[in-house]
Amino acid sequence: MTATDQLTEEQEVFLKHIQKHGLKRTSQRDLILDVFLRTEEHLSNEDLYQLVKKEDPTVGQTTVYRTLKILTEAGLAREVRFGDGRTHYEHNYKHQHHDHMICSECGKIIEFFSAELEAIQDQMAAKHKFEITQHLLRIIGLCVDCQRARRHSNLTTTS
Amino acid sequence: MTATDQLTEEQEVFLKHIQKHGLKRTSQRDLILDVFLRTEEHLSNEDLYQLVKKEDPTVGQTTVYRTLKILTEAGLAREVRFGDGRTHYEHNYKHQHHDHMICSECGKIIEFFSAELEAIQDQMAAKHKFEITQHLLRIIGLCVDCQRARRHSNLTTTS
DNA sequence: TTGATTGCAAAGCATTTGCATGCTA
DNA sequence: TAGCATGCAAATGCTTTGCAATCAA
Repeated sequence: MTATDQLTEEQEVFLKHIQKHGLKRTSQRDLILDVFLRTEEHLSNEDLYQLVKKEDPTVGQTTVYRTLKILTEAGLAREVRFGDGRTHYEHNYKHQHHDHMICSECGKIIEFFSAELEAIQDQMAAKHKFEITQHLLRIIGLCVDCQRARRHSNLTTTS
Repeated sequence: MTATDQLTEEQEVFLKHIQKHGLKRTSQRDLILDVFLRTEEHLSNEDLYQLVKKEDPTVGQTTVYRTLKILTEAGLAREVRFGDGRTHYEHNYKHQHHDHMICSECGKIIEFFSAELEAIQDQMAAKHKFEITQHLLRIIGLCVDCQRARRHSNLTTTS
């Protein structure tokens, strides 16, 4: 990729951030951003590292850690913690804020958004004169499929 | 504490859980529960360990870890993660569910509850046919005091 | 008596850091 | 050329596990 290539909006955001903070553009960072943008999932560091390694085996895991931090600071990625002990990252640029329902059985993640929910949070914050920077809502339970599976296994084991 | 002592409700819940699961009552577990119940805070394992150690220096940290897990299973404690890397525990028995606002500056934690918030979450779950087990809402930002402090420092540094 | 419990030390994991080498601007 | 970036290995911090000794039921 040269300077005359057409850059996506995300890449421009990245470059601006790089320049603004006196950082340097490197092939590793370009690649990591590229793979991240191509993957519409909640990637953990390890996940992204594995994907990047396929395209360039010389990239180190530390660099992925460091680059994800930069992407987060640049507003391109958002950290999400699902309670499995590691940090996941999702796209954050021009992506509407949303929350997650996590199935404790199969791990499926359902994204949802509710303007009402956001509004009430703002009200609650105002009530306590609290200035919101960010918020995190995580609903844990069983998805439809796993409810069905559970019902089925109950029927077969109790009959 | 002997079997004829008056037990608090929490202690009864604990004993029932112990018995139901073929576990054993020990002085360490009694002490840890006792200290936990006496402390109305969001204790980390380390916090509780330090408090327990004051009353019985022979208790090991591992036992605190293991006992907090049991208390959680018994419904007496609830795990809360504030994003500082460690797990905190709060009272969960006959305590109304609530959520947290966390000040990123001073670490202060404001507990709050909103029935509307709960209701909307239920609606969203129903919409996706999702069966809620638990949920977690964490609002991060600045508390009044830290907003004030920040305004003040802005005034003094820019004047 | 028997199997659960304890405390210690060691192991696990995700993440961070020190450092010599390499590369961007 | 200056200094940021990289990748490795080592370190960190929280939590879990293996194990021999101990204790409750």
